Amino acid sequence: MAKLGIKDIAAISGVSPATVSRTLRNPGIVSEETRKKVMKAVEEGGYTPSRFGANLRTQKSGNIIVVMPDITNQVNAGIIRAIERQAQKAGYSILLGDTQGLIEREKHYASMAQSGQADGVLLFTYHMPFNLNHNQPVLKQLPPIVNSCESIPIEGISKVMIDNVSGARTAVEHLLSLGHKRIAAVMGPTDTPSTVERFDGYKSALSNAGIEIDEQLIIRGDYGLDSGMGAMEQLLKLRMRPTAVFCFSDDMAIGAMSVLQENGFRIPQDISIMGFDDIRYARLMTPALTTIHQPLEEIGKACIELLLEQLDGKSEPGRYVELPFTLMVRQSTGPVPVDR
Amino acid sequence: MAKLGIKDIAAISGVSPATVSRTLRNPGIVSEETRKKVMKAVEEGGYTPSRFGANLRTQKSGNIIVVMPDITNQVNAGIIRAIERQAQKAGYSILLGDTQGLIEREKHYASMAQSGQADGVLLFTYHMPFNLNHNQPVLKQLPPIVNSCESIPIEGISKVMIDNVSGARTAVEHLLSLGHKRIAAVMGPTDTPSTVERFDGYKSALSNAGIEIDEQLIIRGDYGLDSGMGAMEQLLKLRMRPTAVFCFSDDMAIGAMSVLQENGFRIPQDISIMGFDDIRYARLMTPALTTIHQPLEEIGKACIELLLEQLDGKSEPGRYVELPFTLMVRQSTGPVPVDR
DNA sequence: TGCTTGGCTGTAAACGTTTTCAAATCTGCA
DNA sequence: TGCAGATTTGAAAACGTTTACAGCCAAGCA
Repeated sequence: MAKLGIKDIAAISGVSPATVSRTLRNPGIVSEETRKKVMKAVEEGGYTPSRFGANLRTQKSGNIIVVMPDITNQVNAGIIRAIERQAQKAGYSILLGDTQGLIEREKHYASMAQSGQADGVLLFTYHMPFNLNHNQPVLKQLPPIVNSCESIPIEGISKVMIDNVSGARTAVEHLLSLGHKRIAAVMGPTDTPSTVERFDGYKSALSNAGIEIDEQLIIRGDYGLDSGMGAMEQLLKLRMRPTAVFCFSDDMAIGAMSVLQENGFRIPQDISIMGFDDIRYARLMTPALTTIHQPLEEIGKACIELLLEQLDGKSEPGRYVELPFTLMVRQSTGPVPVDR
Repeated sequence: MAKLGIKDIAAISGVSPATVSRTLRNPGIVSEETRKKVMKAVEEGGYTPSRFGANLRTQKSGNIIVVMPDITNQVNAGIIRAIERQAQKAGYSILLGDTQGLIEREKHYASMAQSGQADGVLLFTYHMPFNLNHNQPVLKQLPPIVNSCESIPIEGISKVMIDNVSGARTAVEHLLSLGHKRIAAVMGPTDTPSTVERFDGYKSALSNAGIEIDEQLIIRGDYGLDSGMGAMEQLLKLRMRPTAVFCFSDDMAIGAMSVLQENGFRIPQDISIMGFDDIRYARLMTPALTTIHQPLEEIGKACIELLLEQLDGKSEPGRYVELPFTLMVRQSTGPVPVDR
């Protein structure tokens, strides 16, 4: 038996295809009697409406594409989980775009959106992968886009962010309040907006405290575990070691802690470690990692809400939502050692 | 200017829509001259073929749906990343189905596949979410399915697995070889095949060593961090504490380690901890976690390969691929304490 | 020259829905 | 009973491709 189409169901239940469609999409407008007939045929035939026809007719895919640099990262994973749940509630599916940092892959996903494979795009990377074709009225042509985590400097797309500058400043101020003066920064990739912003926060906190920046204490990382290890190794070689290290991600902080403990340093008695993100493992480290909490669930929710509003035409693009971070003081930070 | 369709491009370049389609899908069969004309029009018009029409015509969505219990889990995230990369190479997109353990969501994704929203399904959950409609010739109706991680007891679907029984046995044998006799097991959800299998391995290793199973040392967890903490707390209350704890996941092991260290126990001098999975954080714990390595990348690759072969009709369903695990001996396991 | 072959292209059908429009039926009220 | 309006239904068009089939033309060959 071949797969049944709407026409078959129509024939079986003795109505027109239009009525079958109505019964399924908008049961309220068909009579009780017809509805029963149709539903019976639908169930007995095991009919599932093909999405292809519907997509073509309505020009909607029911998909949202999420473009992320790395889904393996706890921050991204946490956000996309929230997104998926909310999207499903609203009847949308999530197309996963893991770019692994490659621009070409970002473009690939952008073109998927443009070919109708998705109705909207959630951008967590820091490039603008869409071809802003010069012949055309630019943004109007694009599907709705919401940008989060890494702020893309383009007018007219909605954003969901935390205040990275304040977040980093808060982190550093926490260390300053413990008496630290030599505070290292382990940064993410320096071409990411988040790193630039967090570095701004770091600098502003130090300058407010009248402390000059020591270039030796600024290390470039890539947000990953290994780069945290490498950074710490580098810092340990310094003649004048830092008394506290502010890592721009928890992963790097965890890497740093591991190197420190490997080398017999006590945290926080010898060196304080501060992270950023508050991934689920942070509180389980020994010592538990002091960090800046990002509200992943809320970020995901806000992203999808902004996008859905645009898809429903209820809202203009270009909106900006800022979510609060929280300083989580745990055991990996402590007073500056007295003997130094 | 409205969005251009294939007919517009055809008109602009003075050929038929068929030729435009051929130029894009199968450039080899059109003449050099036409190809140039068409490509020029395509580029100048910024034309991207709509997927809707193509999908309808070819009855293919170009999507693969991945059904997972929780994408936030490092194991799943690692696998899906590999899947996504391979799928994209083959021209497929990944639809993310994060079920959060809910059967209804699994069914939802199954029905998406049946309505043509995906050409194939990768199942990492442990239910069979498809309605095996009694009226119909069962499996033939379903899209190709590959099952991994949690083995679903259904004939005729392909599988990619590691040998959980041997993996767990290897883990326990490692502990036995260090002289441990009181070895606790912190299990996953007891209705998951992986937990059942690992528990089998645990029992078989102990029984081979002539050690009787102590029910007090068997704790039920859920593979998550918190359940590892809870399990450890429970074990610490015991009058006769275990000298080693085998956790069925790294997350639970990390939770257990945290509780242990919080309470002043030394690992492995007082208690040895063993995990399963080898997530990226395992080697960065202090002490580094001894565990069973799962080849996530290879699992993902194998899944997609099996599925693609079925989609291409090159291979029958029902194949079984087994991938090797590896014992990673690190610092969290050591000889049984002499003083006990 | 006439015929065949092969390369390239065009015509038109088909994929499976949704939705507009109009027609048919029913309801309630005068 | 007659009519306005509401409710329910059907016919048909449209969505944008791909592809089977047929046709055309040039080239090669006898």
